[in-house]
Amino acid sequence: MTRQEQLLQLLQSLGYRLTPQRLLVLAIVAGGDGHMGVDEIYRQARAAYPYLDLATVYRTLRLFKQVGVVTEVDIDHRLHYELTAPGEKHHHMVCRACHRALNLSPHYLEEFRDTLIREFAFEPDIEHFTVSGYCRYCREMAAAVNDNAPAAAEPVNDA
Amino acid sequence: MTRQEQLLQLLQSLGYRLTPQRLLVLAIVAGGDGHMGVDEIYRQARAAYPYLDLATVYRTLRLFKQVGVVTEVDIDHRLHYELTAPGEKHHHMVCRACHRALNLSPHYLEEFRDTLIREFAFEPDIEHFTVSGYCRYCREMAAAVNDNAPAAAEPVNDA
DNA sequence: TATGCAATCGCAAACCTTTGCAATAACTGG
DNA sequence: CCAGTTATTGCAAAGGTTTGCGATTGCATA
Repeated sequence: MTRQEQLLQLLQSLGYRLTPQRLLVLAIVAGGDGHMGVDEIYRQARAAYPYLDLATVYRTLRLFKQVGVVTEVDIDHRLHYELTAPGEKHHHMVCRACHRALNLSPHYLEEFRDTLIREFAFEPDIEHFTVSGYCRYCREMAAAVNDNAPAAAEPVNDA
Repeated sequence: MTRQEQLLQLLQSLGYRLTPQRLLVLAIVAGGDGHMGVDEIYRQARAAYPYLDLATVYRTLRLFKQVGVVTEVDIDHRLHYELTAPGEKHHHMVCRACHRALNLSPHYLEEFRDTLIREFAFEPDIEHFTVSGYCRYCREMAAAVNDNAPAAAEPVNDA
């Protein structure tokens, strides 16, 4: 039984119906190279089944996330999804500059999580955890630029 | 010189113009009791100056955040703002259930931040950091409910 | 104080995502 | 295999936020 079949069985065992739309979206996310944007999933899905509505794609992905089939990553205020790899869960670090997403092992969050629970009885939702910031390459690039021309404090335009 | 005047001077020194709209929004956020939703800021602002546009409020708050005048908190996918208290910076823990925001001292993040920089050369943007999860009270309430009626794995409806 | 230019504004439209609703279709039991 | 139930769909509209653009206005300079 392939991974996809496993996941479909999981959905069914939870009482969800196996609709063509769900099969399609699952196949696309499973076939994708990593975290895919909703627009790309929609485009690919639509190519195979033109009647599919965007709302259905969103609903399907939300369902998949709820049952743990996919992982949601917020990249620059846009939702992206990747198939959850069993036994290799990871979180993400998203670069504010280049918008690339790097994987982060749960190990690095456990300590932080334990602290919050112990000190505040607050249980952070680290299942879907993303840190934003600046990646190695963008930081190096910024540093290089600053060496030649120190940042001026000039107003920025609207656009 | 009041805190507000200080901040206005800061804006001006950075080359930004002091428009009535900006004075107004600043005054409202400064007068608010904590993190205020954009809608509330807009409502109050509009009462004083009915021509004000919502887009201007958003732009103004984004500017204030950029220069560090306010702190942005995402509460249930809605933006909230509070005046940045100098010397008492803090982050937030937002409860997914009751949507309340609790303060979190930067102290708890420093270790995590140092780790990411050391291990991945990734600089997390902890200036605007929010952890979502479940607070003490909602966890206690959920625990009490589960004692009486263990959760069943039933499909959930759309609504 | 009058002038010029760029920053800012108001407006309308766009963007991404969610939701209400009636029509459709997947599953269950007979 | 058929009918009934109810989850799911497509569509249209709304929600919160951002953006393009022409008109306005703050501020520096003379």
